[in-house]
Amino acid sequence: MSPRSGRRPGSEDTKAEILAVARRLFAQRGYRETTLRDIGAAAGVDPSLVSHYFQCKERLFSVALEVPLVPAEILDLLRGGDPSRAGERVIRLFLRLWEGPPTREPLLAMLRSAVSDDRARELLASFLGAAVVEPVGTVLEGAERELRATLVGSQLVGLAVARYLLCIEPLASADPERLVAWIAPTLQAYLAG
Amino acid sequence: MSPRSGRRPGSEDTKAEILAVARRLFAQRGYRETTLRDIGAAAGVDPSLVSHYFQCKERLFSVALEVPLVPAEILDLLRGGDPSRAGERVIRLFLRLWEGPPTREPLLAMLRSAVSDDRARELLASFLGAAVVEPVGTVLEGAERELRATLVGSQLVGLAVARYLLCIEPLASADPERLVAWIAPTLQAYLAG
DNA sequence: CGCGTAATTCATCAACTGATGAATTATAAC
DNA sequence: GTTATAATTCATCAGTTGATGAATTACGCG
Repeated sequence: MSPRSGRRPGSEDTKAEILAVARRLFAQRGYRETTLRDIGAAAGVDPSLVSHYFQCKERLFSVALEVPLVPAEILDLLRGGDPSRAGERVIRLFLRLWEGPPTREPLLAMLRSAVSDDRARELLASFLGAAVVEPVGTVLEGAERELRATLVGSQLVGLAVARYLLCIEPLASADPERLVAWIAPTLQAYLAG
Repeated sequence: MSPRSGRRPGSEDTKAEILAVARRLFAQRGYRETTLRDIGAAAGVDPSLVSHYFQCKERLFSVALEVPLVPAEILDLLRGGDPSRAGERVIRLFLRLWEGPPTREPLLAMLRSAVSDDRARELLASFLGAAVVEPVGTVLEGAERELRATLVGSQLVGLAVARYLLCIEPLASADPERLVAWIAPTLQAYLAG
C-alpha cells in the first residue's frame, strides 16, 4: 500500500532547500558535528538524497561555504572617502555582512569549522590573508603595515567569535551603532599607525 | 609466548602522561576530532586504559580543561598600580598565559572545542563571564561598563584565535612586545571609556 | 498514451566510535 | 612466599557515520 519510495509530486528545487538547511546546520554546529542524516531529517528528505545531489559531505560543505565577499570591495572601502574614517567604514561593512543571516551563515560555518578542521582552517587563513591582510597591508603606510593589518583582523575576528559564536552578553545583543562607536577608533588606530 | 597483556614493568605515572597527551591532542584538534584511540596510540597505551583511568571521554576532557587562572588575579591586576596602565597589565597577563605551553594548551583546547561543542561553549562563556566580564565590569566606571568589558574580551579572544589558533602571519610570529605596544592602547581605551 | 529521465527512498555496507568485562601480569604488603 | 591490589591488554559490543546500488515513483516529451 502506502507508497513510501519514489519521486514526490510537486515540490521543486529540493536541492536548493537541502543546501539551505546544510548551510544553517553547518553554521550552527560546524562540519564534524553536522551529519548527513541530520541534514536529511531537517530537510524532510532521505539522507541518501543529500549524497546523491552533492556526491560527498565535503563537497556539500565547500558549496555551503561560498561567501559573497569580494576582496576588491575592501580595498575600495579603504581608499575611497575620508582616510580618517576608514576604520568606521570597515566596521560598518563587517557588521553589514554579519548582521544579515544569508551572509552570516556561511561566515559562521567557515569560522566554526576552521577551528577544528585543518582544511577549513587553511581555507579561512588564506581567505583572510588574500581578502583582508594583504590588500589592507598594501594600502597602509608607515611601519609594520602587515602586522597592523592582522591586528585589524584580530579585532574583527574577536568580535565575530564573541558576538555571533559564543554569544557573550551584553556584546551579543548590543546595538550595532554602539559597536561602531567603540570599535571604529580601535581599527582607525591600527590603520593609521 | 610473548606476554602482550598484563602490567608493564617500571613506567610509573602513565596516567599523567595520558592526560598530557590528551591535553595536547584536544588542543590541536578539539574534542570531537580527538578519539580515545588516538590518545591511547599517542601515549603508547591501549585505548581502554584511557577509559579505565578517566571513566569516559567527557570526564577526561573536563580534567584536561582545567585552567590555572584565578579570576581574582584579574581584579587585582586592574585595581593595583597605575590606572592609566591597566590595559598594558591585562595584555601582559594574557600573553604570559598564552605564551607558555602548559597554560596555552588547556586554553586552546577550551577555545577550539567551544566553537563546535555546546557544552564547551557554555563552559567558556560562563568562564569568561565570571572570570573576565563581570569582575572587569564592576571595576570599570562610566557608561556601558559591561559592554566595554566584553569589548576587552573580544580583542583578546580575537588575538588568541588569530595568533594561536588560525596562526595568521605576521601576527602569529610577532614579538610579544610589539603586541603589547599595539594592543595595550586599545584595551586602555575600552577600560577607560 | 508510452517512454525516457529525473527524483526519491530503501536496504545495506564497511569503518569507526566509546564503552565494558574478563583475562593477564607486575608490584607492594604482610 | 603468599596474597591482595593495581596496571595493562584483549576481545567484543552496540551505535553512528558516510557512502553505494537497486528499486520505486512522478514528470515531460513525443
